[in-house]
Amino acid sequence: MAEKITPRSQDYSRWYTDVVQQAQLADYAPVRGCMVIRPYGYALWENIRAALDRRFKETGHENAYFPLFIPMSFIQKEKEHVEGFSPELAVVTHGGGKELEEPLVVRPTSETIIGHMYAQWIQSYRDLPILINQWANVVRWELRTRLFLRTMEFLWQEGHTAHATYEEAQEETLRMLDVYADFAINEAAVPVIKGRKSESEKFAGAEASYSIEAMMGDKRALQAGTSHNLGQNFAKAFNIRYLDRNNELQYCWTSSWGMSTRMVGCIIMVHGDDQGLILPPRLAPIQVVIVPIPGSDAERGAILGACEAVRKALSDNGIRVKLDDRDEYSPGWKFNEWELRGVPLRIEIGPRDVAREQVVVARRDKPGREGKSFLPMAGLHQTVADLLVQVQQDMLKRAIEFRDENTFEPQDYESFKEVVANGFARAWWCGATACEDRVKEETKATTRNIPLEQPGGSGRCIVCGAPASEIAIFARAY
RNA sequence: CGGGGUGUGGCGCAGUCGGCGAGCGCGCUGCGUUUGGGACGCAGAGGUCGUCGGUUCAAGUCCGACCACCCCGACCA
Repeated sequence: MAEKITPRSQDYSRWYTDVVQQAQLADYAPVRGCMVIRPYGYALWENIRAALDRRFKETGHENAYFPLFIPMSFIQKEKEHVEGFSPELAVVTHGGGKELEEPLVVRPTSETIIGHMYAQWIQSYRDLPILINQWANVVRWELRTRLFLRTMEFLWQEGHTAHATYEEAQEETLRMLDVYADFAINEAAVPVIKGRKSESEKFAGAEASYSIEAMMGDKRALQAGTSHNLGQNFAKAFNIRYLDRNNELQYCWTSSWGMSTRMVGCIIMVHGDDQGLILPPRLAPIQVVIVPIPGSDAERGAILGACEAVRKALSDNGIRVKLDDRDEYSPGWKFNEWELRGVPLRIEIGPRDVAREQVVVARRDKPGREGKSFLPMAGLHQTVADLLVQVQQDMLKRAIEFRDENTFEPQDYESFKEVVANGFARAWWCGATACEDRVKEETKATTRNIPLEQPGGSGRCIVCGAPASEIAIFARAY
């Protein structure tokens, strides 16, 4: 460790890989495309998970667990689903030394097996809605992988719900999109755009897909969460039916929604700088690190005593705090280490501070003198708690500013091509796949989504000039 | 799967025209001095040079095949 991180301006993807590894979030596994999530990265994921799980419970969902293996025939029951996922399936053909009667797919997502179970659990309108979430790992045989952003195996949650009407399913789909947006903005300090996916970008088997899209530090887009209205597609494929009040058999309307460990990559790329990670206080595994400045032998005892007292005061008040009392590293070394690992606040306590009953506090999000302040020891837990809230707010504010500065509204196709190479382009779009294809061909950008919030009125498609009733976000994406 | 690149102690690398004790920096272990922005000294430990085959008196070095990983594309959360 303690190697230099490649500057973002020099090579953004090297910077990303350097940060992930040096901050000890994750490491490469012996199997291509797979990663080991290390304790620090996993702690971050656990905090993400807790914040999401709380929201799922608040909106009436329950957790359950479905099997890793799915019969091959299940995947083939929904036409678009097969086409979408076949190329990236891992398939088990042998077990116990024998070839299996029917190959088992390692789940790439669980609509099929959950649909199968729902068909058995639902008979009456009284059984609806079913609102289940599962925390699981899934496998997709990706050709090109990146730590957290795209690995062959990843961790996520997938919600699967069944409803009596289209309206309820649509309401659920949008409710969960709101949950994701709320999480991203208020926990991860990541501003996102909620919108509908285009026909070509939607989930395999969905009636309509929605996403939240965020802008990374290199101005490319990242889909941070998705929510799908599956219509009756899976209900028909898996025979999920219920008797309504009139004793008539009806197909259910289902939804699914997911957010993955990709969110970790999102947080890294939205907030990080050339020193390394900058973690939002609400999700940071360690919110405050205390670094003692030893001083003379005579002073050492008092300094460590003060450090421990501060640690306890913060900890007792629910702040995630670590006292770094390792004496084999110098304070300067520790400063760099904890900056690399993105700890939002650092408290330094040295001989002068003990004498003055104060501490030095340094903000990770404001490097250098600007982020340093002297705070009195008295009532420190409250000032620190307030400061953490402030850091969280400022990080969101900065991310919003960055995104807005790099979001453009080009008026013609030539300027569109220019801006979309280096930012988000908001532009009228006629909805034709041909126009999307042309944009992709010529700029590598794709439609990210069609924002739910529209300016109103109408315009002309930025590509073909045909009448358009909606604007779309175009960007190069991860 | 196409293009590019790299495989030498844990990590990053050097190793010339093939030439004979396989090196450097970081890290690691021990002892001592240090500590307000990545400390220093001394003494140590650690290597089938990715794998297989070939050429040669002699291969980390040349040739061939294979494997693995990284980066860039097409596919995707």
